[in-house]
Amino acid sequence: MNVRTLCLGILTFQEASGYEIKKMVEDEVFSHFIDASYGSIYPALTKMMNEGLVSVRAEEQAGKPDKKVYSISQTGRQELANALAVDPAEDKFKSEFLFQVMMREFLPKSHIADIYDAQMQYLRDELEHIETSACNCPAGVTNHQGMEFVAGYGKACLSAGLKYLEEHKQEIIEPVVAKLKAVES
Amino acid sequence: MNVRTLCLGILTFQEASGYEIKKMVEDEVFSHFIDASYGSIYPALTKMMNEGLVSVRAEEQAGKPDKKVYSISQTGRQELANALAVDPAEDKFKSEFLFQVMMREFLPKSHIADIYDAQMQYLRDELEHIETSACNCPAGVTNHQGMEFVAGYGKACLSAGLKYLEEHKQEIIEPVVAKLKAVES
DNA sequence: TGAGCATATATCTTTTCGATATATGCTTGA
DNA sequence: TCAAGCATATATCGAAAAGATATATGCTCA
Repeated sequence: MNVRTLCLGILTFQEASGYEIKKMVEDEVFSHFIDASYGSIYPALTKMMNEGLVSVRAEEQAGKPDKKVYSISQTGRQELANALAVDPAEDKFKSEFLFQVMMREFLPKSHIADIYDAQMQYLRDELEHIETSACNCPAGVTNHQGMEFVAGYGKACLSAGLKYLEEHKQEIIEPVVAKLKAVES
Repeated sequence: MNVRTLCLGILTFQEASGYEIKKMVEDEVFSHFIDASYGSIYPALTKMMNEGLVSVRAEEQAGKPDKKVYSISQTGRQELANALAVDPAEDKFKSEFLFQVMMREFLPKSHIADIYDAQMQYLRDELEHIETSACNCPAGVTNHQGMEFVAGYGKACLSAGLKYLEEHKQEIIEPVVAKLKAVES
């Protein structure tokens, strides 16, 4: 699935600017399972405009530069349906944290303890983010079953990861702490 | 973290060809939290060769083309240590399956039921893969604490995801099944 | 016996990332 | 008070990476 399809999908919930789409994949529901940069979003929107999949409306704003608000067209909806009618690609999970844990013999002393704590905090923050952002969704959309489902899925995985880190902290951190103490004394 | 660092890290476990490195990030321990394509691995190895971070040895093979076996050099180990001495980037999780669930109003009829079952099977297969591949690690490496830790982490997250899918199958699939039955009758 | 798969290396095109540029208003602390 | 920094907003450039494809060979199995 490419950024085009992602943008079309988001635009079915509400019209939005490139900036707003980026915020959604960064902070809102989509953030748990999607990623896209400005460098891919803006060109995708421009191209789809020329192809008639979306339309633009310039919204004047006091002071700030004009906001280009994109809306999905009927052709765009058809294109989205076509793009979604395929088997989804396999999930991809990338974690530099886990890579560093694997490579911890090559890490500077005490680094592992630092990143381990930071990772637990990161997971706690993400969990809180899902729970507190009452809606976690594009403005105006409430009680969307799909959104609640993916939010719940994210919560389940994040919780499991956090629990695992809590349970295995000793075995990963202790040897380092012991070594540091030995060096100090 | 880039593919260079990834390759250097893998080469600390054992010397390997580009093909073997790809297999490791595809099938073995690394597959749970890392990804890289031939299009990034081969150029990275060639470049690091010219920079003296790795060395190559051509291994003749009956019939098959020569295998280029790469080994990490002392300079390479230093470079790896430097690259690892930074805070790891945030975890990234991409799931087209979850995106399709969010967009399921636009999916062809019955598609959601198909991909839901396929996703559960995929998670079961991944879990079994972690459990059965006795080692799940580069040849010769056993009882590596870091590897057991990341395998356990993967298991914890995958199990949580599978459990969530099992518990919420009804609410996602039922409406579709009901609609299909209504159409048939 | 021939189709397809596994091994093995490599490259090309397209996509995407990450950093940066530009412009402006608002907030906040020295 | 006023400058620094942050949030909003759009856009592009170069580098990195993905994904597809090319090439060559041997093995397996229907």
